[in-house]
Amino acid sequence: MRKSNAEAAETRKRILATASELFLNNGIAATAIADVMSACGLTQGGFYRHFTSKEHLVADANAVAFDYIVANLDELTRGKPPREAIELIVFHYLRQHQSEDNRLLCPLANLSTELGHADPQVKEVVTAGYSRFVKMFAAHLMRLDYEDFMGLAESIVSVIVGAVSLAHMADDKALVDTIVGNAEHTVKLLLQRSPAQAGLTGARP
Amino acid sequence: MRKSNAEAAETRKRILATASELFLNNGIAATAIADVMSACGLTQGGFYRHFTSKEHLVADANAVAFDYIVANLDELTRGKPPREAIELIVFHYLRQHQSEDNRLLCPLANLSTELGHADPQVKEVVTAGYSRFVKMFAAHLMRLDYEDFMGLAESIVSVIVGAVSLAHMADDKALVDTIVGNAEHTVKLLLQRSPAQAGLTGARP
DNA sequence: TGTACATCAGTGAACGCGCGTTCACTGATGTAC
DNA sequence: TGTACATCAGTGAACGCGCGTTCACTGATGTAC
Repeated sequence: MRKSNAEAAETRKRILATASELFLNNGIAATAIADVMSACGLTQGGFYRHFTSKEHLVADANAVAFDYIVANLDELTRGKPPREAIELIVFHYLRQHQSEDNRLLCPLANLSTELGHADPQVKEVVTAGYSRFVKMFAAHLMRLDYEDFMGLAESIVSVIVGAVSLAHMADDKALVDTIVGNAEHTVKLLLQRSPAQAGLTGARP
Repeated sequence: MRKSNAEAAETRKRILATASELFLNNGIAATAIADVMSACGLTQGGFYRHFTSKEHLVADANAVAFDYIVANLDELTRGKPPREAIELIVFHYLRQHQSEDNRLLCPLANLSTELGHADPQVKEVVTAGYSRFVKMFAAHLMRLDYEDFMGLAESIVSVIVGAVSLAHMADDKALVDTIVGNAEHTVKLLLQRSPAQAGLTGARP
């Protein structure tokens, strides 16, 4: 029953996409290899033809998750003026749990705890993913001539990740809306260029 | 070998404190009942004299964790002027992983993912814990005559929880310092009363 | 206050289940000639 | 281009381990009289 090399490569991609979605939605520990494989229409034994362990799957699936959400946000903002691009990204990031596409979740906000205790290989992927988000914002901020565009970008990422992370713990719909609204307000404040902020910005490390 | 009622109550407290510490530091799924009990100098069989299931332990241990960190922050700021109190809380919250006392960790930042998939009973405890943090900040902000003290308090909690959550994923010491520094800057910005912010504040929901 | 019985905190072993991983096997694909 | 063998994607069962939970048991504590 050997499959062609092309088919095997497709299978690998399918496993990664499925694992990514299940991890993001249900958590890593709660997702068994057998769950992933049967969701792909395969049996669990075949898993080890593609990955050497669950840890490796976790690393690669998270990389895929970052690819997916960043690509989506990039496309969403293509050709848009920078200020609008930033607002669009923030808007959609904060509402990621209301999206129809449940692959559009960010590991930073949805897997933070589990990734905190992961092995170095996985942490590297996560740090790289964080960095991609920061650079995405920084690129737009640079076009708006913000001096401290890296620091600002990092702050924005921190705010939106924190909000989604908190919102995920809340059952209450109203509480979720409040958290999201506050986060949007905070980002607006960060982007404001008052004289006082200019002074503070200059003093930042 | 029956113990007196007083001793049994003490044992229960000891199990809760130990479980709280282990959960916060290693995660809930990674902490087995047997780990908790042996860390208490007991055997696992005795656990069910005090709790009906691990889920109940998780709920009670998280309540204890919130009690502990909130009590600590309250004591830290007792008698201090409100502005200083807020800065002290933010300072210590952001550096919770550098504290000698590793029971001083916040479930919101360290267990977010695992709590996101927990049962309603646990989520209630978490929501109550979030509320306590918000009220702690709101009390100080009210004394400073901020109009929208609840919204501001929620924003501050979101920022510091997000920062600690992100910092926990990073290996890199320098990255952790940057994240913490950014969070402090963002909180300062939130507390700033520029005319523009006054306008925004009035417009908030 | 003392006695007699019931209760129950804690022990240590066992149960049952889920999950990561392994393995022998199948047969289509890849490759060397 | 065709043939012969090696490779290997995928199967399905089994293994082994860890963990939550249960259980019979012990003996000190609680309590009813």
